[in-house]
Amino acid sequence: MTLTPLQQEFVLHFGEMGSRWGINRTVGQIYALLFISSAPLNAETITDALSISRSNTSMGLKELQSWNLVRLKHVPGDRRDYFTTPDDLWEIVRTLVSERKKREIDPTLTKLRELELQGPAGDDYAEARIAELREMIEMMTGFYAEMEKLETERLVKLMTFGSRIAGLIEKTGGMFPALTKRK
Amino acid sequence: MTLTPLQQEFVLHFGEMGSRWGINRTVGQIYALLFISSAPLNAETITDALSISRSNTSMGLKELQSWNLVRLKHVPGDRRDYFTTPDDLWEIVRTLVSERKKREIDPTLTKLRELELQGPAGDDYAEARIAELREMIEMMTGFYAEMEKLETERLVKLMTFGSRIAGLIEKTGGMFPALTKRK
DNA sequence: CTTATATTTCAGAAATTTCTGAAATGACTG
DNA sequence: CAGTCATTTCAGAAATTTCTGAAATATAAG
Repeated sequence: MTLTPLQQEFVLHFGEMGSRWGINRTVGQIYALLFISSAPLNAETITDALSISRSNTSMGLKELQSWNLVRLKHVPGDRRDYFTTPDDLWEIVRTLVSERKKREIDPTLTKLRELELQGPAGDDYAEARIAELREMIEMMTGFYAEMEKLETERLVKLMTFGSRIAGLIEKTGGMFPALTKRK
Repeated sequence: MTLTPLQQEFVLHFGEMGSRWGINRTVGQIYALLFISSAPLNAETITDALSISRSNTSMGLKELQSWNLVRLKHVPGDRRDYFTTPDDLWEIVRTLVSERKKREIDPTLTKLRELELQGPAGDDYAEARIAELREMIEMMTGFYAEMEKLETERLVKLMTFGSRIAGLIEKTGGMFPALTKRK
């Protein structure tokens, strides 16, 4: 398969961004290619579209699968695996956020709790900072858990009218008297 | 300087997480060390606390400065540079998010706009996907820009009572009839 | 201006990550 | 079950990133 110039440039960009996103160039390119392809692609096609080795494609796809970022399809009468990305961009974003949380946040939260369980270490400042950091992460992951429950339509509303958020919070004063009373 | 076991473990953890966060081990360790140290540290102290070379410390600190993650302090009568992290965790999180956005999102948004400006490329699917992706990123960065304006107190409220968000959105129906009418 | 101290730069060494080709494995087909 | 096709594994090669020591630069003090 030969890429159109548009596809080419898109794919190369995602390859370059890959390193900033904690994935390698090839994985970035494979994902980008699947993303802008209207039909599912098999490994062979990807291999020659990107001029990489077949084994590299295999590893890249495995990596993407471990991120839950690609879907496996099958074409009747063809026993090769075909890959796509979900049509719904929101689904992609959700997956991305959730996987990054799993890899980047959760292990640290676990470690912080572990450190706290080890009990007083006679290092008050460090202990306080660790507790504070753990609390912050817990608050943020708690918030994330709530957001995760919202269906797409509501999320879009929230994002689109984000400018009203400050006002909305103000309005909640009546709902949470305990909070707004102090200050 | 010798690290307490608690500091040691904390620092090593952040070193290991470094690679997942797009920074290297040393940079992660330096940051962690500054974070759990009650007083600012100079390069020499960091160097021997972490058993790394002086030049590596220098490069790590430069990297952290480019991320705006450390503050430079000076001790009267001592011309060495001393480094700390902000006391306010929220400030740290804001910086982190803002810098990651700058490095991971903004370049892609620019590239997508560029691709669209190049005009119709006779590849409808790719063009549609690119437009859709650009719109999604614009919506999210727009929302982020709003959040960024909120002062910490309101953000904490928002996060703490995140569970009410769904309800709040529902309540905004009256405010945005155009949106809630269709459905 | 000279010396002492602090920091940065940078070329190459060391470590790590990525990629390839070849071989192994799996799985369907006739 | 022998043959074919698809995919994975993996050891080593290639590329990239990280780290170091030495030299260069910067800055304050005497």
